[in-house]
Amino acid sequence: MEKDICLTTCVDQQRVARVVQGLPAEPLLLGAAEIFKMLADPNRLRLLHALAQEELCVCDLAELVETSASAVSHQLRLLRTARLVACRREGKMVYYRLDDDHVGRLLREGLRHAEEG
Amino acid sequence: MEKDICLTTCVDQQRVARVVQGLPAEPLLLGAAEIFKMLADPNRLRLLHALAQEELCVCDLAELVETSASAVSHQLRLLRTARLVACRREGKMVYYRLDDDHVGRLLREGLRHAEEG
DNA sequence: ACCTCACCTGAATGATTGTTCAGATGTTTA
DNA sequence: TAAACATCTGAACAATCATTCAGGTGAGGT
Repeated sequence: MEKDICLTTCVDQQRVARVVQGLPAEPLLLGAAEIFKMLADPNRLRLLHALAQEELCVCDLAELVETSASAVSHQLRLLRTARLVACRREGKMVYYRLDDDHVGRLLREGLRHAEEG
Repeated sequence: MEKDICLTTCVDQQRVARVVQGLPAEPLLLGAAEIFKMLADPNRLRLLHALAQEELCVCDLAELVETSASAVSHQLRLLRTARLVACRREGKMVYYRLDDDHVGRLLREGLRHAEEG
């Protein structure tokens, strides 16, 4: 790595140190990246946006994004383990909903930014 | 696809139709997914968080995330084409900053959600 | 003009990710 | 209990992404 060259010339150590101090803790960064990763797919955004409006079952969601129930199930598992959605079984069917409305807020914020860009 | 089976049994067409209506337009969804994709990497989060505090050059940023200037340059290009950061040349060096503070807001919102989850 | 340095780019490799398919689980109804 | 159905899971394949390396650009100093 050419770090040695760079270190002595253009890197402003003070500036870097200052900024490093301000960085969020490692687990926080990883957690946030994980959440954003879940939001980084149009189909998952559709699912989440739909669930922000009302509770839906896997079958409805599959219809919504025009794919197989299996594929949706995989996506939902990801969203579930990331704590973005929660589910509730009613007979044969499983109904999903947003876990809380932080998610909805993030979603809206992202869409708003997309509108303006 | 087993849509035909499913359609006649468990899919609530009305519910799906209602939710489909509420979905954001296609380009908006794609745009938002694109933005979230940029935020879905710990190193890029570090870069953005740092740039939210102050303007930094490529070399500083490489030092910050402990990687090569080339790798950072690639990342910065992604962030630049996604309009999340902007840059300014001063002599040999190029200084980067956040393009606007929507980005900062998204970042904070994501981190806050990570804290609570 | 030349050399050095900060930064950028394109192509290739290696790692992650998404989807599909086949089969498993658990629930209802007959 | 057996059959039908909604959903879940694991493994394999395809696509997508990040990093590296080698070379290229443009600014400054000598």
